[in-house]
Amino acid sequence: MATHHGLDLGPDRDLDALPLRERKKIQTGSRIFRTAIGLFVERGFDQVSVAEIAAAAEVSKMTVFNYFPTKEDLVLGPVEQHLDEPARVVRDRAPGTSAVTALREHFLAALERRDPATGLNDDAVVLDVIRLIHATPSLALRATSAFDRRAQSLLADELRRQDPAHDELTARVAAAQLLAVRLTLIAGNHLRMLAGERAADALPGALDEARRAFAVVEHGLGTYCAGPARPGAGAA
Amino acid sequence: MATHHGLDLGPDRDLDALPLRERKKIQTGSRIFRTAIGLFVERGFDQVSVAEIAAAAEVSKMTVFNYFPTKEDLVLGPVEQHLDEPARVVRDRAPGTSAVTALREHFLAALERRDPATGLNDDAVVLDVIRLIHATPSLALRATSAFDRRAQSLLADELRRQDPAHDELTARVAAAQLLAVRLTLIAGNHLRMLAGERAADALPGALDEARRAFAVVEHGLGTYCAGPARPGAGAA
DNA sequence: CAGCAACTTTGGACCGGGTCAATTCTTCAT
DNA sequence: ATGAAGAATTGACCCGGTCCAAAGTTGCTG
Repeated sequence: MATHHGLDLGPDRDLDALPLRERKKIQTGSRIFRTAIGLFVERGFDQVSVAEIAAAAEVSKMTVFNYFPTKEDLVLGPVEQHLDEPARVVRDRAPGTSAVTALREHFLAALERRDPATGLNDDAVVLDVIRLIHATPSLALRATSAFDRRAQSLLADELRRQDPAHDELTARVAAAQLLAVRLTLIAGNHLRMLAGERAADALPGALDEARRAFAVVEHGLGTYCAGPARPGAGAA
Repeated sequence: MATHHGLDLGPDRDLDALPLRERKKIQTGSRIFRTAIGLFVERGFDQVSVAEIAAAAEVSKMTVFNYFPTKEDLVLGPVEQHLDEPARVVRDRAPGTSAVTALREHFLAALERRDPATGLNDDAVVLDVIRLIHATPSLALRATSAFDRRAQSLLADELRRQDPAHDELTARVAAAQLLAVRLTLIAGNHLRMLAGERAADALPGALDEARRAFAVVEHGLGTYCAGPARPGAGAA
């Protein structure tokens, strides 16, 4: 997954052997991306116009749109490359493993390796992007919803495909729940990182949260919150 | 909830006794709304410019934005007035009732009375709006996500407030799940309506789906979809 | 090395959504 | 009636995004 966006910062890995044209293209894309993020971090997403980005990166406005379909993609492009992951994980899981288990284990493993997709990553650029998303309503909207809608449809299809004996409703509900819990965990991790916690320190807590959250999906809410605000009525 | 948007079509109910200025305002708002929906239905949301709506409603473009913050609000404004409902239902429920039960019963009751918020309503105008939302990506995005994000935060706060003994994680996960299942059911009902089914005929099926979906939230997915695509491995 | 073909880049014109300062009109107190 | 207060309204403007023809690069080929 070595995109030119540079979120996985291997700036110039194997591109020395490429034709000059391709190389230039990658450089230009990377320059636009870095320039844009820099300006966004400095003054805020909405306070920077595409024209400014173009000028700062020494290209024309049109060229910016040539590399990134929309202004938002300058920030969200890298993030949205993982949309098909949940569906893939379910598809490729070992026989006899439930969907919940497969997704839980995958998420726990991703946490261990500090995958940016889990939100548990304190790399400087990643943090910049997270901060931007949280500070900009339109970005936050797209980061959660588009994510969710598309991924949900893919996952529901996969669940339905795998087990045609089940009805469609259950597949849709299951997909919605599994992705909802995933998104909740990611949001929680984002908050830890934004609070300044180091990823390594936050790992144990994040793992614990993930296990408990998936357990809720697996065993249900039951009679959660059975009594409204009656003192001393707490229960598990 | 008698807004001037006119989704509940009482065009001129009790506004004869109002000061002239207010009356004119309501008339103008209603005229803009009806004109816009008409044009949208006729040619599609993206194919109608705000300038056209303004011209057709005999006002200036700026006036349209005065009544509706954005073009999307012309369609979604009425829909998004129910964002705090789930949190309210949980807050006002009878003692000893679990959150799941409260929301399930509320949703079932809303289905019975064909509340548009459940998606199970075949009124002409409501259907127009549903069709528009489904046919326009940007509207679909906002209808689901913004909806969800805001409502989710409210519900999580309410759950946390009611039972401080529980941890925040569970509250957030519970809110996410409860709203995810709600949204899934609404989407399902929308599909029935778009397929041309009559609301009255679809009611029994919708009730059944709602009961089963909430049961999943209550009791969990368990080992749902335990085996990947092994023929004859279906289980409940 | 010349030159052709394919592809980028560019500038500019244009469109639609959304904002702002200023203008016009209704309302109301004197 | 009349003048001040304040709201509704407006036209001018900005920004994101698209389209087009023209100019510039690169890479291949004779």
